[in-house]
Formats: sequence, C-alpha cells, structure tokens
Amino acid sequence: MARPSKKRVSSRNSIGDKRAMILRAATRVFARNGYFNSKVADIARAAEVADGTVYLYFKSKEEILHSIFDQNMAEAIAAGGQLIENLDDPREKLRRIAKLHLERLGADRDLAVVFQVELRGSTKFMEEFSAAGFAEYLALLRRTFEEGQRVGVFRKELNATVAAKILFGALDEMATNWIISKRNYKLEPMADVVMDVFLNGVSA
Amino acid sequence: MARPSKKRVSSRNSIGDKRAMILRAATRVFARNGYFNSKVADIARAAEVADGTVYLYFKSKEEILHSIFDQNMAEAIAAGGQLIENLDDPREKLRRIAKLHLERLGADRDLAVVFQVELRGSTKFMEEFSAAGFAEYLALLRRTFEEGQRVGVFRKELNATVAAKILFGALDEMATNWIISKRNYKLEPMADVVMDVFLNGVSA
Amino acid sequence: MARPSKKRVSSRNSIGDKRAMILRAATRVFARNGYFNSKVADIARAAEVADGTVYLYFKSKEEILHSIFDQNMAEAIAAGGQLIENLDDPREKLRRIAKLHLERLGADRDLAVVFQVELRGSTKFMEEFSAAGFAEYLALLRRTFEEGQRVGVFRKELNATVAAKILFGALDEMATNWIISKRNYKLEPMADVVMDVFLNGVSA
Amino acid sequence: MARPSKKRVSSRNSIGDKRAMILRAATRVFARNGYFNSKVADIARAAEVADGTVYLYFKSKEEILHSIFDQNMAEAIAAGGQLIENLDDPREKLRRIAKLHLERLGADRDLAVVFQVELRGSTKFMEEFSAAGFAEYLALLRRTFEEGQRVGVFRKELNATVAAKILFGALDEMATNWIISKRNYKLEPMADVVMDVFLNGVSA
DNA sequence: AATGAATGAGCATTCATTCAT
DNA sequence: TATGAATGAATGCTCATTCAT
Repeated sequence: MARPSKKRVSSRNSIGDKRAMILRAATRVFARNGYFNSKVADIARAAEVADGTVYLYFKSKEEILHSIFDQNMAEAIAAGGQLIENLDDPREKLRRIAKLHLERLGADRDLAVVFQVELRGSTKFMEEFSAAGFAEYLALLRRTFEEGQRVGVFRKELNATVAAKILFGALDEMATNWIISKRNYKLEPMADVVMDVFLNGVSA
Repeated sequence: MARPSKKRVSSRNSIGDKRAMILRAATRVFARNGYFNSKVADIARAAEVADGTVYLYFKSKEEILHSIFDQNMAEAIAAGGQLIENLDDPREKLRRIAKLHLERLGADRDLAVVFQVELRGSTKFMEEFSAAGFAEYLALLRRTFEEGQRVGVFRKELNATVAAKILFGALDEMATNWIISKRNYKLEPMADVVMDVFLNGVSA
Repeated sequence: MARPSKKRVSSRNSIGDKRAMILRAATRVFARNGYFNSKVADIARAAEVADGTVYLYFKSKEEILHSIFDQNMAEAIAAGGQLIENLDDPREKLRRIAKLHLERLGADRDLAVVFQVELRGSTKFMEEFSAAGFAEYLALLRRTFEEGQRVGVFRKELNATVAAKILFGALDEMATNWIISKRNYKLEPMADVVMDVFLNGVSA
Repeated sequence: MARPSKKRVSSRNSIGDKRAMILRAATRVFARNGYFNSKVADIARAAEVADGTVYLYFKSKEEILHSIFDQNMAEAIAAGGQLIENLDDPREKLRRIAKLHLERLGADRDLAVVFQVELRGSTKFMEEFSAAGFAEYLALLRRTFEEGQRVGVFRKELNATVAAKILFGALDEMATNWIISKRNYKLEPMADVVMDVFLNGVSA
C-alpha cells in the first residue's frame, strides 16, 4: 500500500530539472518504441512523474518531440558556430562541423534514433523541423561552402545550396545506417571518409 | 433502410485491377495524410471499394505500406539492372542509376512522399525495408563502385560500402528536399550535380 | 490451379443431402468453437460447399442452430414415444426415456455440446427452444409421471410438473458434466443411478 | 467544440463503489441483452461512467463476466459454509444449502439470468467456471452427502459425486425454469419439493 | 442450384488530455 | 506544483449476408 522506495533522490538535480528529465525520458521512450507507439503515460513513468505533470511542461505529446529537436538542434548549432569561429580554412570548418554532427549523434543512440527516424515520419514534422533549426544548419553549411568558393578552394560553378545538401545527405545516411546496423562501430570516424570524398569532389 | 444504388458498378477497369487500385489509392492517401493518420476507410473510399474489400487483398494496413515499398522497389531494381547491363563504364552506370532513382521519384510525388517520409517513420519499418529491397539497391551501387575500382577509375583506398552510402545519401537528400520544398523544380536533373561532385570525389 | 481432389465422392449420398451435410458440419463447428465464434464460412468449408450455398438452405446462421435443435428433438421425441408405447409400468417408461436421453447425447459428443452448451447461451434461444420441443419433452415426462400417480406407484401429493423438472434437471446435469469432464466414461449408464434415486424419491 | 456540462457529478456514492457499480450494471445489461450482444458502451452507460472507465477496473469485457461469477460464487459459498457450520443433521444441511441456492438466485433475477444462461453459453466459460467456484460448490454437496452416508442416514451404495450432481441438477433446473417461465412465482420454495424427492430417494 | 467476391455495419479497446483535489 | 482517476473520441478489422455470374 505504502509507496516506500521511489527514492526522493530524484532531486539529484536542483528543482526545475523536471522539464529536462521529461525530455530525456521521452527521448528514450520514443527511440525504443517509436513516437506513435509511445504513450504519454510511458514517458511519465520513465520520468518518474505523474501523467498530468507532463502537461505542466508541455502542451502536448507532439510538443515534446518538437522540443527534443529544438533543444538539441540549438545546442548543436551553437556548438558548431563556436567550433569554427576561430578557423580560417573553409575546408577545415566543414570537417569540424561534420565531425561534430556525427559525434553528437554517435554519443547518444536514443537521440540519434529520434533524429534519424522518429522525426522523419510525417511530412508535417518534416516541413516544420525543416523550417526550424534544420534550415539553419543547412544554411551554415551553405555559407561555409560559399566562403570556400570566394577564397577559391571550392569550384565556383557549383550551386552552394546543392553542395550543402549533398554533404548533409551523405552525413545523414551515415547516421541512419549506423542506427540500423547490427554491427557495432563508431559513427564519428565516418565523417573523415565523407569529407575526403566530398572535398575531393568539390575542390577547385 | 433500403440499400438503393451503389450497384456493383466497378468493372470500370478490368477485374484483377482491384489490388492495384487499392495500392494506388493507398499511396495517395498515405502521402497526403501520413501513414498513421490515414484510416483504412480513407483508402477504401479513395479506391472506390468497401472497407472490407481492402482486407480481401491485404492482411492489414501495415501490409499495404509494405506492398507499396516492395512492388516499387522490385520494379526499380529490375529497371535499373536492365538499364546498365549494356554499359561498360562504371561511372556511366552510376550516372544512369542515379538519374533513374530521381526520375522515378520525381515522376510520382505521392510515391516519393511515401518512400522518403512515411517509410522512415519507425525503426521497425526501417529495419524491415532495410533488410529487403533497400539493401539490394545499396548492394547494386556498391558492386558497381567496386567494378570501377577494379578497372581503375575509382580510388582503390575507398571503402566501397561507404562510398555507396555517400552516393545514396546524397541522392536521398535531393529527393527529400524536393518533397519538402515549396518551390517547383524538376528532381531528376539534380542527379547530374550529385554525380559531378561524387565522381569527382572518388575518381582515381 | 486445378482443384483435383475434392472427390466428387461427396455425392456419397443422393442429392438433397446437402442440407443434412450442412447441419452435420454446423454441429461439429459449433461444438468445437462455440456458436458465436463460429463463422458461416467455417461451416461452409466443413460442409464442402460455398459460403453462399448455406443460404440456399438456411435463412441465417441462427436458423442453422435452431434446425439442429428442432431436428434432433423431433427425432428424440419420436423415438421416445415409440419406445414406451408398448410398456405399461410408468416407472419402466421413465427408465427407458432417461436411458434414451443419455444414450443419444452420449453417442454424439458434438451434438451433446450443442445441446448442453451452445443452446443455453441466450435467453432468446432458451425461451424459443423452450417453447418448442423442449416443452414437449417435459410434457412427456410429466404425463408419464401423472400416469404413475394415477396407477398409484408415485406419491400423489407431488406436483407432477415439478417432478418432471427434477428428473430432467438431474439427467441434464449428467450430460453437462459428461461434456465438461476430462475423464472418459460412458454417459448412458448414469441414467440408472439417476432413476434409482428419483424413483426411490417419488414412489408411493 | 466546448465540452459543457457532464461535470464530474459522480460521488453520488462514496468513491470505490465504481467497480461495484460497473459490476451491477453489467449484470443488468448481460441479463437483458445477453453477453455477446451487450456492448461495453452499454455497460458504461448503465453504470454512468465513461467507456474508458470500465477498463480502469476490468481488463476486458470477458473479465467482467468472470468477475460477476467469481464474486457471487465466493459470497454464496461463504454464506453456505456459515449457514451449516452449527448444524449436525446432514439432511438439514442439504436443505439449508438448497434453500440458500434458490433464495439467492430468486432474489436477483438479473443475476440469475447471468448464472443460468449467460455463463453457460460457451465451453470455454463452462470449463473455466467449472474449474473455479462451481467445483467447490459441488464438492460441498458431495462432502455433506458423504457425511450423511457415514452417519447412516443416506444409502451407502450410492456414489456421492453422482448424488451431488443429481441434487445440483434438480436445483439448477428449478432456477432455469423460473427464469424462462412467464408465470410469476417464488423460486426459493421449490427447494422444499426438490429436497423432499431427493432425500426420500437417497435415504437409507 | 451453386459460387465466392464484395459489401458495410458493428465494436472492443486505447490513450491523449483534463481537472478536482 | 503535482497527482492520477476519469473521460470519450477515434479506428482497424470481422463476418453475416447478398447477388452477379
């Protein structure tokens, strides 16, 4: 009858972390069961809160998925910007970005599944998240590529937007394959191979 | 009370088309509403058959999605194989495959949406369809690439599997972006740009 | 493609037996799966006819169940009447009827299941089949009992209708228990025990 | 759009009653429409709760039927045990049990219908509920009968199990007939007639 | 008479969301 | 803030029955 354990240790982080806990729990749950098969009650249980509590922090189940994307995308872009601000060579910039891309996904399989699979399952999401951080990320790649064209290291006749998409597509496929693959390998080193081919392909 | 009209008009198309009609209707419905939001009743209405009729041809809603994938993938692989059997240059082979890839998707937006979006929405599907035709397609790319390495047109130090994935990823991204994009452009020509960069990047 | 076997032996009985074949098949199917879980298609398959054919002989699934009851009940009552018409002792008459009752059910487990279980599953059936042959059977028992009272072998103060129900209930329970029982024993001999107790209980 | 009234009135009965209310409502609904024709929505409406609420207390529609049986059977057996614990004469014990049997059923026609009709409609139920409380009830009758044989009031050569079934069958038939009957009479007094015949029949 | 493809009404169950406490 | 009992809309699938052949 009594609910003994349920250790109040959950206060391991100062208060207010509840939102973050729910987000982390949701990432885990979505990754394991898929967005549509995940119940809000599953997330609540995983986050060790009551069902209703989830709605104190998020308007709906969908908003949780969005928040996972938004938060991580914002972090990634911030990290990426910081990472390259002191670099000069556009090729090196792209290399660092690519490595960071796969490094982040490779460090958290659940997050990777949500990004590579769950977020793709509907045109609605696709369009929305495309309009959001994803476009920004693609723009970062494009601007860096244009910079390379300006300084003469990349072929000037290439459409920068398309070039950015090619690079993104290649990296994205690495991530997706890594998730699906039964084998156990590091994702981040794949960035080197991709960049080798890509830079070779676009260099002036 | 009475069940007036609705007399078995059908036969608009010769018999046996029913399965194909349902498949076509489902592609349209899935593309417009997403797999999870599509009701079997929607598909039935779009195919102009009764709800129950759907189940005479498919075991479940999920099987319909699978059938769309299977059928089109099989056709595509057959067409691809035929297309390149008389070619010698591995580079040309890859060019043709890439063009066919984007041509087919570009010719049927609904089908493209199902392939690029709906089929990606769950690890379950991903793994299953990965195991099926998709793996076969990737293998086709890989073997052609290896052939190119053998005849000396592609860099021998590159991992053929990874190279195949890079190419697929780039093409895949073209397709996905084409779907999401509000602009109206032809998909198939994008193959040329992708192949330009890719071949440049992998050539010996 | 060809449907070779399906031996036309089915004409083992002259034509017109189709109705009987469906009835027999239905008894088997109802007994094994229960009335509500039995599909008309199951019955058709068991009877080796097409689904639609069933409806050439019966108006509905429910009518099949009724027909099983009606037919067997009519046979049983006819057999019972014949069996006792040359007997004098009312006690012997009841003994014969009881034996026949359990003998018939004990000879066809499927039929017994339909009579003891499937026919009981709804007040609607109960009332209908009560109004039909069942009432007639109970009346046979009652009249025979009254005859016994008249000739002085049964206690006159007993209500004959109730006495008939007691006897029927006891026999009915023997049949039901026999069906449910995992053990393997003959049903018909149980009639002797029941008659021993009953006759002892009602004798003047 | 708005979801106006229907405010959580409830609390009409103290909380915790909800399970009991659903059970009572289900008994009524099953009795009136039959188990298979009863919709869970009917039960919910009758119990004045939402459809989903039913599933907070019961795993399935089937479990509701089981629960009706289990609960009432447990109560009846407890009541029966208590009723006879201070009696010595096995004949009197059986008389009391028989009276209680018909008294309980006679006091709640809906419950009687469920017990006499709905619970009988499938071998699955039959076997299950046979394995459960029903067997226990039959065992109670048998043990009491054996006790009577030991103390010499019942004929020793009779099989106690069969004797118990005969008694049960007779009582059961009284109950079933009472339900089906259009006439309006008390069920419980029938126990006396049955016991008169039965005891007369088995007495040493 | 016989067939079996087609029909479409019907229903148990789930689960995101709310709100009284 | 937090809870979790209660809600009720939503839907995939089944199957008795029909009817064109």
